[in-house]
Amino acid sequence: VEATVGRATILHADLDAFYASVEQRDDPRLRGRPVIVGGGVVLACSYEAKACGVKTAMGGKAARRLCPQAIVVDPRMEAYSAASTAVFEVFRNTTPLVEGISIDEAFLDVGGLRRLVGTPTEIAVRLRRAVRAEVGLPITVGVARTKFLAKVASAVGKPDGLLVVPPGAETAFLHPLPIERLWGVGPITSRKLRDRGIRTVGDIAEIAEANLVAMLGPGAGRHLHALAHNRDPRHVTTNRRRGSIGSQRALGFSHGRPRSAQELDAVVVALVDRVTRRMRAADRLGRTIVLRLRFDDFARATRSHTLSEPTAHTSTVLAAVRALLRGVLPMIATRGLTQLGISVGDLDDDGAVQLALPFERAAGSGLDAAIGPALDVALDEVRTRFGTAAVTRAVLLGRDQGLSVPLLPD
DNA sequence: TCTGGGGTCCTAGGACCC
DNA sequence: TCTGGGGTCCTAGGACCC
Repeated sequence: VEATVGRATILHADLDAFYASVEQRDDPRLRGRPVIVGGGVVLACSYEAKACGVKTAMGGKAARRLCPQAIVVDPRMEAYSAASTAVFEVFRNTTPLVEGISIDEAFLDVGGLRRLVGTPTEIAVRLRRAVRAEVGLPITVGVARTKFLAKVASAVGKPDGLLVVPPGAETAFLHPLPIERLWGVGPITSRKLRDRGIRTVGDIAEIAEANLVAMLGPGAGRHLHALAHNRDPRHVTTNRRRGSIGSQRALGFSHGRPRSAQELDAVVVALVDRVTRRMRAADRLGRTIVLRLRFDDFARATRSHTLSEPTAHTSTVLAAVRALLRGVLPMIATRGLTQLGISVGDLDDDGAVQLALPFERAAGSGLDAAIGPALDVALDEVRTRFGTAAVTRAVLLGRDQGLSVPLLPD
């Protein structure tokens, strides 16, 4: 552990203008031209469109006004998923320590790879080349000692860049940056701080933690204090699982016309169906059902209910959502409704129990020889704990590689 | 800028438990 | 009749991220 302290070994790899880059890759006519993905709101835009002032999440009308020559294309989610899978392949071929953050970015810890394949910078150079060659997409990589710094570095290095922050240069890099570069400073926090004349990360670093806590609350205050002082102890972790699965739908403005009960129920049925399908496909069960509303004035409200037992059954979830919906019908009638969503949280694995058992491998002996006895021990342990009849299926899980090998038939 | 769809984490109060 | 100190779980809302 000592040996890794003080070395910049964390990579933050972030695809540039991801959806728009996939569109430009797949349609040569779009290359070099401003591209906007998504009509209603901008889901992504190419750097040519960004040059006109177009930004992600901007309204479509405003975007077309800023950039009339832009080509607007409908999103093709399957193409983006496939591209993401291919890019994550490249990541995992680089190091098993990959932590996905979203469809288009991940942290990679390459600390253990120095002797084998080179310095983090060399690895980052090769990674960028490989993504370009194998998937055909531009990617920016930030390299630093902590996750947070690596993330800031990739943001500053964009587009199609590589930015390394050596340990000795961290504060000089960090402190002049505007506060909005900090992970966790959004519009609200930004305003609160700017109203007090705080503009740069360095300004935050000069404020006592207690004062930041007084301004922003204990969570955000301590968090920003730590980041501004370049403290971020988080490790790169694999196998992070989702805590909730949800779906929502925009309905358009109701313009005072009340939505009929059948209309709302049809939306709810479709949402529940989608979500429970996805849960079953992922072998996940959930207990907390959340109904999310957005009104004509774009204010939000949520209502939730926690079931006694986790489930992924369509009818159980639907009944809970319908009960929640009945409680808010008066609100919807007076305030109008533009968006309706549900999500199911508190996700569990579908009845699965994981055991992590260490095993030893004698010098000179093969992996198979060591694993066999270890598996017998694991199965015995599961059977004594839960009863032989309760165990209907068992799989061997590889910790880092997503390996999943059946040990018992269903 | 007038608005998509998917998430995460934090806060705060109330009910309840020992 | 008054009252510690520790905790969990649930609900609702807010801020933020991509």
